[in-house]
Amino acid sequence: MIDMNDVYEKVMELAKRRGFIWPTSECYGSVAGFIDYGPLGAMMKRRLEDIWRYFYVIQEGYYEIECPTIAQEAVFIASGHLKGFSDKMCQCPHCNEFLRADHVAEGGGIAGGATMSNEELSAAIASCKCLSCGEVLGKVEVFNFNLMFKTSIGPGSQRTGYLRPETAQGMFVDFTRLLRFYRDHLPFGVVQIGKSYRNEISPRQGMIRLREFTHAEAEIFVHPDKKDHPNFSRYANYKMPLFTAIQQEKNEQPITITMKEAVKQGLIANEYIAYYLALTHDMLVKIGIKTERLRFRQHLCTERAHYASDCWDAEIYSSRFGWVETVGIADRTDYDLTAHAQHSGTPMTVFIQYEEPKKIQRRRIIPNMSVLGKQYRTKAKAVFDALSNATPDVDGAEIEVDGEKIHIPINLFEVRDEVIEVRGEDIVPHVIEPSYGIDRMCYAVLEQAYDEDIADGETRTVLRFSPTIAPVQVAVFPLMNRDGLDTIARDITHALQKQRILAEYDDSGAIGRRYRRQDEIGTPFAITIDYQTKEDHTVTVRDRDSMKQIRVNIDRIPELISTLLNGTIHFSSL
RNA sequence: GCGCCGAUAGUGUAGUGGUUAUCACUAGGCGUUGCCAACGCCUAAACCCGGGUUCGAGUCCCGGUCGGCGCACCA
Repeated sequence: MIDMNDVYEKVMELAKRRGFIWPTSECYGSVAGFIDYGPLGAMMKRRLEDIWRYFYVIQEGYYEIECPTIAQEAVFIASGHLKGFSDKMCQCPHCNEFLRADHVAEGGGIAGGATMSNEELSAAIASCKCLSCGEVLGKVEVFNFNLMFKTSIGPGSQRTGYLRPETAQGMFVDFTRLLRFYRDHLPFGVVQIGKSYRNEISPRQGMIRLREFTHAEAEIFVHPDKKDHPNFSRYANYKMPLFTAIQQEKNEQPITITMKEAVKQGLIANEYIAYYLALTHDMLVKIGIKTERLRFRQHLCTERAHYASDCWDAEIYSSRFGWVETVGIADRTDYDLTAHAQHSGTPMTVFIQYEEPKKIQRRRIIPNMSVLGKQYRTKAKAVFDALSNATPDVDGAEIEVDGEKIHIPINLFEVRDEVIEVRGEDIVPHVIEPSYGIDRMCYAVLEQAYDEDIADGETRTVLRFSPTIAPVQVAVFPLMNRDGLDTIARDITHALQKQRILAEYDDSGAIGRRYRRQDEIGTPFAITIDYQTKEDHTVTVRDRDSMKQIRVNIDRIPELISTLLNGTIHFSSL
């Protein structure tokens, strides 16, 4: 066992040295909040994303789209990011500390600071004390600090653009196109994997809080009254630890319970949320997260966004950082579509046909346009409108236009009682949003894979990656770099590559050193060609974790390695 | 952003203001080696950046950058 306290240092040192993660533009001194994925890191991240794609695109059938990382200002005005994603801040002139201006106001007994204008707030807090050093602030400037990166589109800064703080907005604004693509019916889902940007005040904790990060989000558009997932049975009996709001408030431990039961008891708002909680658990286990380091925490009402009706975080336990929020699963209701419909003027609704057309009794008042039009001329439109809402008696109708009471005789309009058929209604779908921080998943995978054991009296460093995400999938070694062993090894390498397997050939140095090198980067299997190979056409396959070997006929190698990699069979069963 | 601490080959490190900057591992080459970091020979490789003090700075001072911790901030 290894001392878990310094795993972070050890795994980051290894990650840097072996080409998983590097500080960005290191020769110019790096920039906090940005990282480079090296050759092995990029490969591993790609495999992780592909597992994500397997779940959402293949299994769920939600197609992936790709929107720009820069969007025009209007998008973020509508989404609320321009307002809501910024804080009013000020700087204490005495200690230079940056402070939330509304927090300062609150500390001075002034409520509602967040809704004041900057000038008002500046005046309000002049008499307040600095929350850091306690001095009276005096006259300070209040300014907005927005977490979005701002840029200009085109020459002359004609148009303001922002780097997206989430991929979600691109999918919302494409709603009408998507609806058409999915042939006008609910539910449907769409996903996007890409970079998102947040100008964090203080990025720290390595890969945990980045200014540019990879976001994998799914937006599932559902009928507001039908939040039962059509494939709920897949995860209905799935059990996992839920840290509900109730448990958190009562200081209790998470409870392990099936999804079906959790929905039934009202702990989870609906089947959709429950389904994606379970799917997320399923996926995180597949990429190698240990179940005991996984829990799902429900947001308390106080921390939930005002529009979300239920929200959960998948949290992964890090020996360095504690419970880290890695995935957020929220029911965003109709907030986003309503906002974009309002601001853009494009209706974002779905026409839902009733099973049976509804017959509705309706009274229509049809004015005699030719007479009334001539009579009221410019007022005619207002008269028509007022008349259609009037309740006429036998003499006619009394209406009021611009404060003037008007009597319209019965012969100038017709009252028609009719039964009309309504075949359906326009509804604004609700959005279920699972949102994944890919970089945090990468870190969790690295941290949890890191291990040291003792082999032949020496410490062996090994990344115990799941075979599904290991960057290098198999290593091929000729025992000796001569006598034709190298040729056989190269042939096997090529045969593996033909099967789309990333195989690395290595003939340098002692065989033990080669095994260790691959152990350190988490390569799950190694094939060694020895002198017996020349006699009976067999090679050895070595398992990274147990260091055990079996002999296999060369012809079986590509297929065997494929099945070992995709988890169909385990080495221990061979 | 504030405060404290730190930064030396790819990695980890030693280094009283004074020769050519220490050591180990790693990496590359050659030899050796018949299954787990073996061995021999050889090679490559570093004082974060910018100022200042000094005859002389890896070392002292100031500023910056990056990293760690605490505070603050933060889906």
